[in-house]
Amino acid sequence: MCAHPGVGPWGNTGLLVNCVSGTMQSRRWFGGAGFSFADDPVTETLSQAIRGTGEELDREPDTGVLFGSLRGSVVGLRYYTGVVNKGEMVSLVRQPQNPYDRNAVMVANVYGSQVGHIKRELAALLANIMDNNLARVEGVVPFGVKNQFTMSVVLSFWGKEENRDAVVRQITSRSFKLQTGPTGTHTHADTGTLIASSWVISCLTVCVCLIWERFHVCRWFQRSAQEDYKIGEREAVEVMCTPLLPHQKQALSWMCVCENNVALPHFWEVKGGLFYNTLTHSSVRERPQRVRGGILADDMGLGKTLTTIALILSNFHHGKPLYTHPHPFDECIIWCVSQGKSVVSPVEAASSQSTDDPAARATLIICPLSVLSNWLDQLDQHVRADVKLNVYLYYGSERNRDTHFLSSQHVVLTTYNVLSAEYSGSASPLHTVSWLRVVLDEGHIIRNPNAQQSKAVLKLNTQRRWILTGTPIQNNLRDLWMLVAFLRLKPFDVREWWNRVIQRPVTQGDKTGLQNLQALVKCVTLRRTKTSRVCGRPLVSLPERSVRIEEVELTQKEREEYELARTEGRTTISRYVAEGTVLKNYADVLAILVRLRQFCCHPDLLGKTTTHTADLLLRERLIVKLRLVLGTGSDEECAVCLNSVRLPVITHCAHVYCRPCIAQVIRSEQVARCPLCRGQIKASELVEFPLEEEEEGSNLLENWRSSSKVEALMSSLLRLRSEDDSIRSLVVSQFTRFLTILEIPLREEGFKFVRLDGTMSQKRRAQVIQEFQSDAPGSPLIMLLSLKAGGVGINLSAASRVFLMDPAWNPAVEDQCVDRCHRLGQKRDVVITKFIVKGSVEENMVKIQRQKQDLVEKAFGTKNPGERNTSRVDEIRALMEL
DNA sequence: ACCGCCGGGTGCC
DNA sequence: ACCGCCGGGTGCC
Repeated sequence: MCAHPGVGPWGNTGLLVNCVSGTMQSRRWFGGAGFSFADDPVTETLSQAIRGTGEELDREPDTGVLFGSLRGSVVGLRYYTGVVNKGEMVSLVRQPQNPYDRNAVMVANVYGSQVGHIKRELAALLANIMDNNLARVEGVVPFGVKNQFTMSVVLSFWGKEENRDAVVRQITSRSFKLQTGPTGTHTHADTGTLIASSWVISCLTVCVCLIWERFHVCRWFQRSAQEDYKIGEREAVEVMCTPLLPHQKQALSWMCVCENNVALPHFWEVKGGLFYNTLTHSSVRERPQRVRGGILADDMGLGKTLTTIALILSNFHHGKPLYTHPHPFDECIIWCVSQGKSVVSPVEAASSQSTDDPAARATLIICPLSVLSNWLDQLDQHVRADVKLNVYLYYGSERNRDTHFLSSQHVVLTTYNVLSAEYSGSASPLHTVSWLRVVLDEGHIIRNPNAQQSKAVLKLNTQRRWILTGTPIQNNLRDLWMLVAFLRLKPFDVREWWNRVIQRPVTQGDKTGLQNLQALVKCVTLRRTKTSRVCGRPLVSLPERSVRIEEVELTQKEREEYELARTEGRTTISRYVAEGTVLKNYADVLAILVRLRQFCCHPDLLGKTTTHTADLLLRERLIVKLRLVLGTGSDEECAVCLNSVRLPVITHCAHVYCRPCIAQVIRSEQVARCPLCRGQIKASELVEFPLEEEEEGSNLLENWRSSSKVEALMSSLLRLRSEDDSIRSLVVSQFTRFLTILEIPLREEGFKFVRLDGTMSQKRRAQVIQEFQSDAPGSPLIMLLSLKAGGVGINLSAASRVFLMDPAWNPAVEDQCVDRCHRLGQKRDVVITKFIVKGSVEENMVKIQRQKQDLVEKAFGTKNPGERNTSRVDEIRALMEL
């Protein structure tokens, strides 16, 4: 019987999995830039660190404190088929509806097969702890199965520090002994010290872990990219009218193997008649379902779309190409025979697919709205005109929702929005059709598992799954999970196993964790970069690019104003340094730095509230910060929904979210906390962006004045136009207001220009890009571009000059921006000009940029968190010359 | 289960 | 013997 008052609500399914709790999963934020001057490695890391703690300790008690562990037993083994090996992890699942015992706790192996039950008395204890969310309980089987009746299990308890006492009390009051201290078999105890009780220390520790994780994740992704794939090249079928480049043939061949191959990934071995997974050390009786599909993570511009089209045409059922009838009743079938050697024999392929729905024939392509037209264009352009490929654009209110119609297409194109809209409605046609293949274009869009569109994508019924993305990992490992889950890479599509086998070990710096991750992803990912080589030849050859730095001298008057602001900032920061509160006041420090950087561009950049921020009321200071955040990033992400911030509001702790998103967070909790810093927040204290911006903008233009940097740019542009008026330029700034300021002299000098920034709608962006890329007479020579606008993936190859108006903290962001024109299709050499104000914070930034690689390396050395902390502060001191 | 537990058979040494 | 001890039956929650 259940003698525990306050036992939580039973799940309506009758099962409560201990690692998943409804409330904890429902509100969350993953990755994302949130409030950060996100191009800044310093802030980025710090804000991630802040986010990390909140997240780790709360949303996912995953890396919470280890309270201790105890030995117990699993009984009833003989009734179940689940297999476990020595040292293997098991999950504990509450079974409140069990007719014999309401406290029942089921033990399941990695694949979810039941192994047995926790012995009654122990189950009563666990039920109490799990149902009240006092701790998460993880099981490891130390000796494996010795007989058919019972076996040992080591249970470890993880949770929030504040729950430790309650858990310990529960355990001891039922006369169980909680082992604290090193457990011997596993290194979980380390985590106890990792997340120290002091907020600051844990923040910094997580910070270092994140750098470590990021660095390594990037590294090995690169490495596996360079690897020589033992895959042949496969010719595209004859119906393609565009010849594939060698690396595209290679990708096509790899994709066909992924779809057809019956072999299991190499981390599976056959052992004693069972299938043994070398990553989880677990076995299953039935042959595991192989992932059919994968992640094509090639760099931008290497032709992922083209390769995917080739795949659709070449690999229909049984490894044979898709043949098409020009007319339904035409006897003459255009047979498009693969010219290359087929990787898998049809018989072999057929046997592997025997359980598949043979009627499935359509490929569903899901992409962001902005690239829909690109898919249509490319399908049109690359498929021979006499081939009648049935492509249906499933978009717009008039779309044909008939599932038979959809099933009969070769290709159905739709957007993530349409998909998630249908999913939340009733009887979604897209979820009814049995697809042959689903392709997620820009697949990193689904990295947030809580988003509707991610959930919608998981529920699609398909045989093969593909993810196309140029940026498989955007912020950290967490981003990868959703991709793994979509591919149904067993058993890691279940969060608990991902966390226990991959996420936590890697975050803790465990080498084998990293190797596991590598093995796991390598078997489903193909990634090449522009610098990768095929058979010793570069994938693509690009024109040269060169960078020159142009130093700008401030005028006397500008210098005076700058020095005034600098002195004020130095006073404030040196006070923080003296007090040792630099990191605590980070938002303020950044605000000061941003102001100085803005002065270097133009004195009017910050608007009228430039001085004496200290005297302003809190509300006004927040508005200033909000403006800074939106003005610098210009395409800021909301840490809740991970999309661009809509209806921005700022919390009292100076973090920016969409109003609806943060409002929901506040509503869903009794004591609402800021998702980024865990500070208390209230709906009434959210500060909105005042609508005065427009009027101020015009104010800015009415009393327009120039600045040294404006002059420097204009003279470069004028000189360029007089030398060669066919050369197009990108003028890039982090400050959208600076772009506004630049519009005046450009108009005055009669330059035709367009502007692209984060505030523009997708549709407008596409228009602007098209206009700029067009070679029609009278098309614009210049594009004003905000540094982060548009995200990756836009093609500005019409430009061969880039003017970087202000240095970014992170040179990688600058590179990414330059890559928009230095890419496939660029015919000219690309010249990049960076304007740097002499004797200013910008010069120091450039120095730090140069040291950055070095710094990153150091961060992984033996340095402890404390030292990293001081070096951050040192960096700020260097910037301010303190 | 090469256990623990139960309950019946049994009973000085 | 209203015990102890023995050995067979039995066995998750």
